[in-house]
Amino acid sequence: METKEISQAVIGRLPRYLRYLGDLKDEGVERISSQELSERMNVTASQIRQDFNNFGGFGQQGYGYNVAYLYDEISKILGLDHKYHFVIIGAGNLGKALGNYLNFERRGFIFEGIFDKNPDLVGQDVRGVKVMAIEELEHFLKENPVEIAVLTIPKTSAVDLVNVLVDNGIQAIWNFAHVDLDVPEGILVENVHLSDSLMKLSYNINRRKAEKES
Amino acid sequence: METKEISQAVIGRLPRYLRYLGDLKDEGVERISSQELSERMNVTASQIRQDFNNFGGFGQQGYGYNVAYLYDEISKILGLDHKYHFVIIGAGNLGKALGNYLNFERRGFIFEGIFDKNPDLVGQDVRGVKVMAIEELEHFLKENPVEIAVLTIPKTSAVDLVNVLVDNGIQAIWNFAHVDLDVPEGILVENVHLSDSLMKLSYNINRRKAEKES
DNA sequence: ATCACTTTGTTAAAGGTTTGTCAAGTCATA
DNA sequence: TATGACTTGACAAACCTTTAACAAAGTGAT
Repeated sequence: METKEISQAVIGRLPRYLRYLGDLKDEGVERISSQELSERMNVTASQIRQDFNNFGGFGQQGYGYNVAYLYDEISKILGLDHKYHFVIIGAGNLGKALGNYLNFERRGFIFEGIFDKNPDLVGQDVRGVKVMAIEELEHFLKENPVEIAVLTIPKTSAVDLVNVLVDNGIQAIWNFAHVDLDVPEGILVENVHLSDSLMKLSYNINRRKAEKES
Repeated sequence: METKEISQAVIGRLPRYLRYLGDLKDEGVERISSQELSERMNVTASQIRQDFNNFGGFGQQGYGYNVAYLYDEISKILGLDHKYHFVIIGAGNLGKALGNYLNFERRGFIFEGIFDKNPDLVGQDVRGVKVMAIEELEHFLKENPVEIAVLTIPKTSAVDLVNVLVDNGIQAIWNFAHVDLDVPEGILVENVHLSDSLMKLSYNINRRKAEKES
């Protein structure tokens, strides 16, 4: 009942903590202080303590944090102790890349199906799953429990598809289409706008160049 | 000479403005007020005015902003009036997906080469460019002007490769490997950590579920 | 059991970002 | 040309995030 609303700034840092803690576990490190972790990660120790404290104190004075325990706790916070089922819409190279990415499976994200409207792609194999025609999507969603849809299709198709998805039980959309999706209240969207990321890079290249010249 | 350091929060929003302005241009809209744009984009009008003002006033009282002019100005700020040359390291599905993405070309990002260490992939065609062996990379970079390297390879290979890249003139790295790269001062890195993005989604699915149950 | 040392959790201050407000400039119309 | 409606740019206030500082609690050597 104690929902004190963690900021997305904090949530956004958790996966990185998890990555470093995983590395530490692999190295056989059992405990770590915020100070030591801060040096590895290039952030302030204060921020680390503050972040972890949002969830109520995983450490111990004079000792620091237990790596394995902290790793497990952050995993739970991120919901990685659950299983999620996802389908990919769009079997181009990007869709295939995501279907083939084994690390998602390790984190509990289970690849259930992949769809495309191009008949030439239908029947192709992506990690043991056959590409299905987009017409089969609705039926498939009704028959199989799927929480997440991954959209790797052009923007117009993406917008048209949203209703089919939410009407058939999809709760969250991982959106690679270059458009802001308009979804009903309660449906989650996480955008990955690759060209936005590339433009940020281009801005910074340019700015650095301008600085040098001045 | 007047470098008043724009915050990355603002820069991060510019690509989205550009997207909406492009749509407006396509719709034939000539001018728009911050109020109207804010309704379309679901942000405050105040933020829009503040953001644009970082670069010194593109609008006019009583009129609003000229869509085409604003579009061009933001393009310039993002450095999209320049050409950049990039190579992709890693010719798996993700590397191929990025090589095939025509929109990058439209924005001035020119696909020059793609490399892989897997001999089975060498010689394959990605949008008219043949996959080269990773051993050829160094020579290629010395012969061709390339500013950006796109890394779509596993993390250990990525870390090992950084020195080769920066020693041969690469200025910026668009990093899809799941690791924080340690680069010399002055080299830019833009990370795209897909699994981090997926974990954020998983956190939010979970949180929403917890809220419903309470 | 004590003591010097370590390190957290917490609070407060500093720094940044976003939003609200309004004077001043522009447009459209009579 | 005068007027009313509109809209920006600028400033201030509100809000949020990060950093600094330190008391309290635990560790570990003797």
